[in-house]
Amino acid sequence: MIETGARRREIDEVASELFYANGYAATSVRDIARALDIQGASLYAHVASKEDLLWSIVDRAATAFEEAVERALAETSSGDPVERLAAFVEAHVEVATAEPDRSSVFIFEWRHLSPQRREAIGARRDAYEERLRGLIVDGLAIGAFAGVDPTLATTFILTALNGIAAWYRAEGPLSPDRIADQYVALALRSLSEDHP
Amino acid sequence: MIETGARRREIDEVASELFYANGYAATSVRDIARALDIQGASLYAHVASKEDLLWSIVDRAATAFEEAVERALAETSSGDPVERLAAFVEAHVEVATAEPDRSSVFIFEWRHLSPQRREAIGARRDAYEERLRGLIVDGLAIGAFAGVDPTLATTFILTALNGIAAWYRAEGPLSPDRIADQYVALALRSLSEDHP
DNA sequence: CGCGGACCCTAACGATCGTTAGGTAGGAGG
DNA sequence: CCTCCTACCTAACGATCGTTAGGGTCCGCG
Repeated sequence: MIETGARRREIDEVASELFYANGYAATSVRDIARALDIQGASLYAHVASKEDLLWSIVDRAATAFEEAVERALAETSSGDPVERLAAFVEAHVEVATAEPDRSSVFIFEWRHLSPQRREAIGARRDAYEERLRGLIVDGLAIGAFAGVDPTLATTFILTALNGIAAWYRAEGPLSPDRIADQYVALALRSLSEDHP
Repeated sequence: MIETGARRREIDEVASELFYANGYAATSVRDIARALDIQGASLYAHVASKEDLLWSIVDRAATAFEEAVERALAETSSGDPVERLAAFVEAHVEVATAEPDRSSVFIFEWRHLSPQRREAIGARRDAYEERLRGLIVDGLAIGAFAGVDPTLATTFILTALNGIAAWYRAEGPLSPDRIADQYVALALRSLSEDHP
C-alpha cells in the first residue's frame, strides 16, 4: 500500500530537490529531514526506506514520461512519422521542464535502485527508447529521413533530450515552449538528408 | 607534488571503473582497495584523500578533451566552420570512446569535487562549451547553418556528445570511427536549414 | 469525554565511512 | 652489510550512515 498523503508529497518534493542537487548516495536521510525541519528518524513514519523514496520519485517520473508520450502520439492522428516524432520530442520536453528535479533523478539516479527495481526501470527505459527508434525507422522507411543508423540516431536524440532535465531551471530565460520548438527542429533536421 | 608512479596509475584506473559503475559517493575507499587486493588504509600511501583521487581523474579527462579539440582545430587549416565543427565532434568522440570510464566520471561526477576545484572545472567546461558555441555562431554568420538558437544548439549537441561516455563500451558492436562519422553527420545536419 | 491516528520526538543499534598512526617486509644502491 | 625507499600491513579514531524501538502530543470524530 503506497502512501499518498499531503505530507508524503512534500517529502517526495524535498527529496527530489536534494537528490537532484547532490545525488542520491551523497544525500542522507537526515539531510532530507533537516529540509523538512524534522528529525531523521521521523521520516520513517512516512517512508519504509531511503530506497523506497528514490523509487517513488523514479516511478512517478517514468510514468509521467510514458504517459505524456503515449498521449501525444495518440492525439497525433497523422500517421506521418515526422509529425509523430515531433510530438514525441515535444511531450518529452514538456515533462522534463515541468518537473526537472524528479526527471533528473529518474534519468541519472536510477542505478541506485535495488536490483529488481533497477531491472524494471531499465525495461521501461528500453521500451521508451524503442518507441522513439520505431518512429525513426518508420521515417526512414518512407524516405522522410535518410542516411542515419536508427539506433545511433535514437541514442543521439534521446541523450540530448535527457540532458534537458539536468540543466533546465524554471528561473532561467528559456521557456519550455521555446526549448521544445528548437529541440524538435534540431532533432528532425539531424535525421534529414543533407540538402543536395 | 603529484605522484605519477605506475602503481598510482593503476589506482586511477580502478577508481575510474568503480566511480563510473557505482558513482563517486557510493564507492568507498575500501571498495577501491579491494579491487586492488590491498587494504583500504594502504591507499593513503599513494593518495592524499578520496577527493584527490576524483580530482586526478577529472583533471586528466578534462585535459584530454581540451587538448584533443585544440589539436583537431589546429590541424584543420580550413577556416570553414562546418569542417571545424566536424573536427570538434570527431575529437570529442575519440576521447570519449578511448577512455569512457574516465570521461564519464569527468562528465557526471565532477559535482562531488570540493568547491574550489568544482569551480575550476566548471570554468573549463564553460570554456569548452563556448568553443563549440563559437563554431556554431561562425557557421550561422556565413550562412552555413541557419534557423537555430546557437546556445540551445550548443547544449543539444554537447549533451548528446557527453552521453557517449555513459553508454559506449569497447566490447560493444560500434566502432569509435562509426560513432564519430554518424555523430558528425547528425550534428551538422541538425544545424542546417531544412531543404526547401 | 474517549479514542484512534497522524505526526514527531529522543535514544540508541550496529555498520560503515574517510582517515591517521605506527610498524613490517623486501628490494635497490652504496 | 647497511640503509633507504616503496609498498603494504594492523589497529584504531571519531563521525556519520540507515534504521528500529518506544513514547509523546494534538486534533477530529464518535
